[in-house]
Amino acid sequence: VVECSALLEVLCGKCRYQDAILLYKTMVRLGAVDSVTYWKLLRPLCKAKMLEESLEVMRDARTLGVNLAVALQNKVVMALCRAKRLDDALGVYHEIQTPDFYTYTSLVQGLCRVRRMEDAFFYMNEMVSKGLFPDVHTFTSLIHGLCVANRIQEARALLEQMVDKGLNPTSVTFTVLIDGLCKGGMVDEALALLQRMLQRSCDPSVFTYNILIHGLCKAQRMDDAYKVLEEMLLGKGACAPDIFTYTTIIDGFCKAKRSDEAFRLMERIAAKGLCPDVVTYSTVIDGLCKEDRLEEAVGVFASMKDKGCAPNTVTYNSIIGGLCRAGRMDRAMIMLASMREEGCTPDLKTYTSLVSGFCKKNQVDTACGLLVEMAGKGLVPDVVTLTTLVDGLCKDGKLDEAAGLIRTMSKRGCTPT
RNA sequence: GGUUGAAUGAUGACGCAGU
Repeated sequence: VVECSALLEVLCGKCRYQDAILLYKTMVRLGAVDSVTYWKLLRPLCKAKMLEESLEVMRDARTLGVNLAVALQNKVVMALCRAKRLDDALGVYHEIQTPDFYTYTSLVQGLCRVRRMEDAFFYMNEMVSKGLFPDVHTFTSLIHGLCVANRIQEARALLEQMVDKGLNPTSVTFTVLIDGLCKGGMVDEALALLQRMLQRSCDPSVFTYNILIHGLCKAQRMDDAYKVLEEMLLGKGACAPDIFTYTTIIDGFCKAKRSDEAFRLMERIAAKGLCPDVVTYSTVIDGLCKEDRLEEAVGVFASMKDKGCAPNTVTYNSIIGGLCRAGRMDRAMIMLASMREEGCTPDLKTYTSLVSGFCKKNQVDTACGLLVEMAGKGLVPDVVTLTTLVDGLCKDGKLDEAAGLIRTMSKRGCTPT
């Protein structure tokens, strides 16, 4: 048993899991397994995320009456939680005689990750009732889960609760809540939370700032967003902005129709030793297109290529969208061709822009032709694409065809994404 | 007895509301 178990460890160490399992099965047949055997096999299997195999091996242990240590069972619970297989994880949990801190931590965090908040709280209470206390990470998970479920007030209450219990929220804890507050439209509360972090000398990370700036931009509070950027640069919470920071705020200025300020920031990127990437360029290009500054957009498009930054599907979508809105369908189709040449795959958004553009030029037939082309490429039009076409057909007086299309849509269960 | 937590940027149609 001892030698074979050692061999299992060697095989697993060399990633020869199937061989290890074969050996293990032979050992089972010979009745030569003990708890060490399971350590040597199950731990690597979990690490390799071989969940089915792990579960099966665990079942054997049960049948054979070999007792597994809680620590080992926890490995399986953890691996299942990571794979979001919470029901399986709970199944294993129920087999554990004395679940411990790690068992509960894995379960509660896993349940949060799959948004099963009520279950998460149930097991947290279970944990507490056994005298085991959730740590900062678990609280952070719970706060995050509540935020995603739009239960921001409960998330805030939980922060207070953990502070009351003497736990020290980390930058992650605060960041998660700041994000939740922003997404819930409570940007001022988010700003206040940043202040509280600073007061507690909890250092905001670049994530914290980016999330906050993003929230302020979406709330159309560009001046506040800019202030936060300045705070990063020279305030007491000094933290180097990254390309995400700049792209976010550039997008905000573009959407606020303050593209002059966007350009000024664009120039500051290089001075900071950063380099605009494809997202930054796409952001600016989209902004220019939406301000009907098509030629400038095309200019930026050319210069990004000059600088060795390859446009992607989004970049092309922005340009093609701009051309379509401007009714320049000839140029839009040329862009579509070069998009393909450069290895960018047109997606639903590309086609929707084109369909919309052709419809607006009363070329509904061409638009329908694009749908045929899509089908040939295995692209399934969604509700947006089809609504675009329905709109075009209606405005072209082809009501029967539009009605037919709507029937097809509902038959297909075509729903908004 | 351990790998325990979270998070950030760009692109499509119509409609609604407002003008």
